[in-house]
Amino acid sequence: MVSLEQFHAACAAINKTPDDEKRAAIDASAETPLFIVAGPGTGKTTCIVLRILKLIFVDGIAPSGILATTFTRKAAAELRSRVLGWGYQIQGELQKDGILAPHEREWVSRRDLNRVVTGTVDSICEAVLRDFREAGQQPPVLIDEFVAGTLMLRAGLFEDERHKDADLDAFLKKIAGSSGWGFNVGRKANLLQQIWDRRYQDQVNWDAFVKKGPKAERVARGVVGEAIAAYAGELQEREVVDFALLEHEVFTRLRAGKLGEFTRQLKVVLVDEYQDTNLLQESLYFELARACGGALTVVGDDDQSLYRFRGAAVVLFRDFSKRFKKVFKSSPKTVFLKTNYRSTRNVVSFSNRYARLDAGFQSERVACKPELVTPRTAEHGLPVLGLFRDDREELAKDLAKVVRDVFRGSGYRLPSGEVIKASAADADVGDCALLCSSPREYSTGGKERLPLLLRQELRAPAQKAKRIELFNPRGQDLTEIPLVRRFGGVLLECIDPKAEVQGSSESKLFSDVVEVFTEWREATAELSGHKDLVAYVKAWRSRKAPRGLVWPRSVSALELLYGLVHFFPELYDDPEGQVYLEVFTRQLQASQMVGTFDGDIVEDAKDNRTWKSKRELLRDFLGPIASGAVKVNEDLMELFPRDRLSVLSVHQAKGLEFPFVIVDVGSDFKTNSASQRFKRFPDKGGPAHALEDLLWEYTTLGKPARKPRDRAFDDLYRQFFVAVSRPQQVLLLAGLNASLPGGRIPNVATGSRRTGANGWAPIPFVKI
DNA sequence: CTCGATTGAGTTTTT
DNA sequence: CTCAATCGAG
Repeated sequence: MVSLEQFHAACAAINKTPDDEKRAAIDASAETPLFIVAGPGTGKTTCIVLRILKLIFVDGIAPSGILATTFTRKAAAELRSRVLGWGYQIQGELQKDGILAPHEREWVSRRDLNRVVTGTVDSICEAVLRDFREAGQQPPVLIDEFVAGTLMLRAGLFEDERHKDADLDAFLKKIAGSSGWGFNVGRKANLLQQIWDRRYQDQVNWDAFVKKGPKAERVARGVVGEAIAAYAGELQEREVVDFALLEHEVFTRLRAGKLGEFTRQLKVVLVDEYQDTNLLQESLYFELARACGGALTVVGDDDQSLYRFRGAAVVLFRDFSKRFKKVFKSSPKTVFLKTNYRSTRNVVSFSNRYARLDAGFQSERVACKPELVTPRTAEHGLPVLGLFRDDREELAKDLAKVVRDVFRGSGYRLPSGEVIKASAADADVGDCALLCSSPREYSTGGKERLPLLLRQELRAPAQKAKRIELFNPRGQDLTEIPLVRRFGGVLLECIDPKAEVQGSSESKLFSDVVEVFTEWREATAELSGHKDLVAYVKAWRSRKAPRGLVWPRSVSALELLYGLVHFFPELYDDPEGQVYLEVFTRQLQASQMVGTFDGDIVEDAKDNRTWKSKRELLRDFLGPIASGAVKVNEDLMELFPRDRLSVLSVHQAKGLEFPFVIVDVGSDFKTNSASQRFKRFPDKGGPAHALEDLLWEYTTLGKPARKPRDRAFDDLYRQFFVAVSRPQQVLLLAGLNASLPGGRIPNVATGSRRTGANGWAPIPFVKI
């Protein structure tokens, strides 16, 4: 073991010197339970990583005894890479001459950092069930959201014709809060799915919920119970689990003491992003903590909780001290990280003021939470800017001009005369991000949204050097992207010429998938001028090998895919194209895992194997892409290209920072339309709030005291707090004039308070 | 100021 | 396709 001083000297040597507030958390003894409340930009991950390393080197805890979880896969990967990266460096420093005695040096060198357990809760649960199962037990097969949705549709709704049940309809409609538009079976299945998830996540006393509701609802609740039981039966029959069941299963086994082999080695549990934890996860963590004498560290920020729709309950974070004490009879040590090293003074003070804007929001925050402060050396930076125009087109045009002037021109002049100009040697448009509540380029009604208009404007200049491209792979439906359609179409033509499999009713493809397939095939017409490609496809269609060779009995689809990629340079040259290619290769890998042909196209008349192998590819590989079930996920986009302007949802931007951030505070709001109040100035709660009201009275949390509308407001303040605290240097708010204070439309993002008092008075910004 | 015609929007986010 | 906000005519 090494001393604390030696450890911190090694940290300093690799340029990681934590400030005093972080030291309070890092240096706490291994047994100390910690409640770390860390505002944006305060170095929360740094703090966790250094604490983990301190536990290993100073307290001598075996790496395999440390369990660290976070909320997203991306964050988990980041955490792991830092533990290993910094850990190896510190390990190296400690082994330098003259620091340690030989036997200690030897001890340090033997610490196997790779054995620290990191991951998302779900990935860890999956691993636990796989690695610590009882004799004869099968490892669980985890199904994704799409498969779960299909099963809910089939077993939950269509079985016994529950989809026609009027009581169920009325009940679900009430939760959806909709007047009926867009309320179809898909939506119903989705709502049932959410109830199912919450049954476990919120640990609902299900019997009580089904039997003890108000009289008028009892029949409907009974039907919900049946639907969900049918879904559960389906999962059991197929021997698969979904996310909710996975965590539940681990919890039940833990409780029953069946995972002793796993818990015995555990010494410390650390949880990042704890503000997005649900009740089941809390129970899970407490159960694990019990196994290591209460050595639980949680880190998070209540103001950045964005995942209520997925079951997150902020109270669990806000009241962590109380809740922990109730179970463990001792209070955790509370540490506030309040020094923001990310942003300029102006941005930090803006964030602080935004968090304090609404009086009703304050009671939902952690008690006695200090404001963010900046280190003495921080610059004031530019004032917060606001760009507001009458319509979307004008807004896009002027935004494009700002971006172009700053990154490709001689700078943008502010009214004060100050000039914004990206001056760093390696500065590029990649330093700029547009944050929206949704990155979609078209609205559901097919109208062009700001990201699309901005894309067009940035591309517009005649001078090539002034043109800027957008990076927004999540902005369009995968199935609508011309490149994806052509590539998918060619794959289809090669795998299934003449649509024999696609057209056969026996292949049991969903009708909407078949429709998309047909469109994809039609899209290949645009490629007719491409001679080499046409010849390649023709050979595939006729299954004729070049002269002197025979067509192989079996070809892997992956080989076909890479063969075709050569004809689609965008798939490897263009950053968005690369992301799309990755979607195809990943889905192919996924289909290889579930299928029986290992992703091969076989030529074998016996048992209809040729047909079956093709069907498998259509169903498991291309089908999910065509149905829209496959989305571009976050970990595909770790790197934002340096020469593009990135568009992100606020959710995606969480945990990230950019020198220049544009926040879309209302490019969609032209009128005070009731249908979009939920993302601006809600008059009622949404489905997530309705579900809490419906189910929490049957849980240990109890019926929520606050009204759904108030919780909806809290959620919006949190969302914009996250957005506004991303920039390092420049924060630019963009929207339509209608959203300006004094404009026609109340909007939380531009300073409306829930009481109706509107105005940026306490939060000044400079109009440009 | 009132009535009728015109315009806008459809819920967002994801392990 | 339906509901509601907003605009313009009178």
